Amino acid sequence: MTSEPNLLAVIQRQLNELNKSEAKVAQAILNAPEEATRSSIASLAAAAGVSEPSVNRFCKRFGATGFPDFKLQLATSLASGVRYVSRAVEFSDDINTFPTKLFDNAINALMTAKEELPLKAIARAVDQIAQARRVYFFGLGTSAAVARDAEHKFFRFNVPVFTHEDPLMQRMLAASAGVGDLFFFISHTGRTKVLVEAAEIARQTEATIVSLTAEGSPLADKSHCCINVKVEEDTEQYLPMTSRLVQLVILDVLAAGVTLRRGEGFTPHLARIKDSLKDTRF
Amino acid sequence: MTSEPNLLAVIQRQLNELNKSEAKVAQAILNAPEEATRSSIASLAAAAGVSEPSVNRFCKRFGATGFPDFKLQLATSLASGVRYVSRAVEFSDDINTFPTKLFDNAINALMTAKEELPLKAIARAVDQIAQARRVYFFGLGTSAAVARDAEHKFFRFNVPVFTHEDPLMQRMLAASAGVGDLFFFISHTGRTKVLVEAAEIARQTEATIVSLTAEGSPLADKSHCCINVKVEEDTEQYLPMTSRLVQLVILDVLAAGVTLRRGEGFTPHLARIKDSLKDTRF
DNA sequence: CTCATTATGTAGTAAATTTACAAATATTCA
DNA sequence: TGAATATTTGTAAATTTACTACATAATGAG
Repeated sequence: MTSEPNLLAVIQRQLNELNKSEAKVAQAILNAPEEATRSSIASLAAAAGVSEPSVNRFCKRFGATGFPDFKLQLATSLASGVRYVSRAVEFSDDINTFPTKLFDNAINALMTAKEELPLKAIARAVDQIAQARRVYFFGLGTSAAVARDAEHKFFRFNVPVFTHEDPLMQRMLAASAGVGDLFFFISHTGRTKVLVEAAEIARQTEATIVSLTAEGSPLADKSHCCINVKVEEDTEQYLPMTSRLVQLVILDVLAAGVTLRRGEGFTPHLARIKDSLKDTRF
Repeated sequence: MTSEPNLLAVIQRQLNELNKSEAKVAQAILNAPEEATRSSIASLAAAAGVSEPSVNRFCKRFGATGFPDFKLQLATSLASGVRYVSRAVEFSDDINTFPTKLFDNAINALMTAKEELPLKAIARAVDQIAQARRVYFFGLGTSAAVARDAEHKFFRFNVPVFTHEDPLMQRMLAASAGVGDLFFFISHTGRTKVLVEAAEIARQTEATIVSLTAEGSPLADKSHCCINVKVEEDTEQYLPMTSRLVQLVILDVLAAGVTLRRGEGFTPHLARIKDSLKDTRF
């Protein structure tokens, strides 16, 4: 019995895979989650326009032992404070509503990502980074900032780390790669031509290619190891938002993994790096 | 129907004022609260050694309409408390535990930040950014990556945006500032000398200084508007982690705020920018 | 010690949930 | 297409759960 951190998000995500009456139940719950926790199975069934056993089956499908157990999980999940499945900012929003929406969306994205972490790929990537003699983080656009963040994190491991936003530099570095070099590509879509091309070039060398991108994308195909990030970026939204947050936390995870791999004796080294900043502060 | 923030504490407090069988029920619930939320009235009565109506009366005494309602309140109360604990990664952790911990910490940081959003400062910053004729995002170290991310977001508003990681450039740009220039400083501690100095220099011009940093810090003191980010970065952790996530989401909030300010007519402009990327993808 | 008051339990009833099964709908493959 | 099969959905009965009314027991006051 896994207590779901965000049951609503899970329901929302599976909406298309449900059959008709289950979808009706899902919709009814998403429309009024708080009310659902207080309803009887009969009233919820009426609200959804289905029979009572359909509601019951719906509950079991989502891991509950029955309707009361489902209500419990739902209430627990709602109590965490993130009540809403991804909500788009609208022009009718004001200062009291849109900041909360954006935070909720961010939190939701992380919760969702947490539930389906590709642990095997992560473990593999940690292995490969730990063994690398040089690491390149390549991304473009928003992902360039993520790559930059990664650089600020991974240099601590005594491995030379490089970032470049210039596609030509990326190509040339990829071409000149050899054994021990690791190219870490970051891209939400995994379809950016110049980045995929750089990966292609790197692939023809002895270097290792790791990517943080969408499964099945051209970039993923070029990689020895792909860390799949499923984040449904609201396509109507014109500003990139949540996906990079997930990418950043995954990079945190990788960094932590490498730290653990280095072992306890490595801590003084990290401490020294931190201490080096002491005199730069008031 | 007031949803109690901590029902267990309320029960505990009233323990002496209860009569015998009610006290037995209270004790049973306090002993195993989670189990109580999953029990039927019959099993809880058995566990407490009282009759079912006694349990029911107990529930009503604590403001519930009945046993199911009480369980709901109890579950809600239990859920809200537990979640806000950040957990440090330890060397005994393995691939199954530390990724989850890091995600939990990230989620916690965002939830906490969401609770105490400085809305007034945010609204003010949105105002100032919307009016600016030029915006500089300055940060160092990890915050440089955040600044870079901000650049990738705010250029969309038809305002020239600049980022520089070079402290000398930051100083010189600050010195040459004038009316309509906005300097946006990003720093977790707000105590980085060179950054504070750049802010100091900028402050002597007609430019506006906005900072995303700790309240009361030297950097905050130099700012016209300070967006306070309270994130307790685990100081034992040698890798910077959660604070930048909050910074990023706050920058998202600011960007959304400016978008709303620009009005609905601005959407085509954002759409055009997005469309411009079409041909770069497979 | 008796009466009044409060506390607790019993038994019955109503409600809610679940199960078993049948009808309806969709899907597959000749 | 249309029969065969699988899946989905609903009906009705069984079971579990919660509540109410009332009776009995315990407590306390005079």
